Amino acid sequence: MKDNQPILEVDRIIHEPARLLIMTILSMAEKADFLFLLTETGLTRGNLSTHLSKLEDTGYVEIEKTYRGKIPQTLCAITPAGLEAFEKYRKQINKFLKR
Amino acid sequence: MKDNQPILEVDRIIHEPARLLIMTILSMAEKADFLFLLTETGLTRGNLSTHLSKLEDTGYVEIEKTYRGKIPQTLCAITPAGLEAFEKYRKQINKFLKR
DNA sequence: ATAAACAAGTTTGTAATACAAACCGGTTTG
DNA sequence: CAAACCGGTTTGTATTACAAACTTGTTTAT
Repeated sequence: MKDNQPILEVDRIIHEPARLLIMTILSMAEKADFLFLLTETGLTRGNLSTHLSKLEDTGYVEIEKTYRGKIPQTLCAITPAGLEAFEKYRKQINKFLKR
Repeated sequence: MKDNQPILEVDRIIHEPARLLIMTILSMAEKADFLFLLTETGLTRGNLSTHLSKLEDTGYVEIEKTYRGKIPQTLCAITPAGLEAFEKYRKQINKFLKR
């Protein structure tokens, strides 16, 4: 018990590897479009789509739909809440894994 | 893609917070019994039991059943494979979260 | 013109889970 | 000897993560 338990309460939204990767990328770029995330993560389109939706539902990512010419484009950006949750997650994990 | 993908391949057996906690404790003690793990992790008996079974099935933990007087006792120890997997996991996550 | 291929995503189906709650075989207590 | 307790295990359920199928629109070929 004691100060072990925090690890049991890590944010599962971020803990999922695919989403951790997405959040990491979005925390560095101000905006990223779907296709960039697609190649950068190596996820399938289906899975990238569902993970982004979940991040959006949670309020960690904001999704803006525009067009690049006639072709649809989905722009993604991390929200302040997302960035905060991401930093908190990193601190928790780092602290736990240090010895 | 590139050197992001390793994070997508983290060992899910260890990545699960409850098991990460169990493995962390077992990596420090040589042996731990069920009740020690129970209080130390704060998990329910049911969940501790199933997580230990999964770790055992994976070959990361060895479980020895004995008696303390007339009362059953379950002793748990990390295996070499388990320790190796645990260290690998830590390295992967640490490396990913740096930067 | 219209069919076939392509682009950019979304939705659906399924199998694998994590957790809680119920259960179980023995032991001690009232 | 019944009830409570110990030390767990098994079962039931709701959530998931992923793959595969689908959708809406655009471009290319015929």
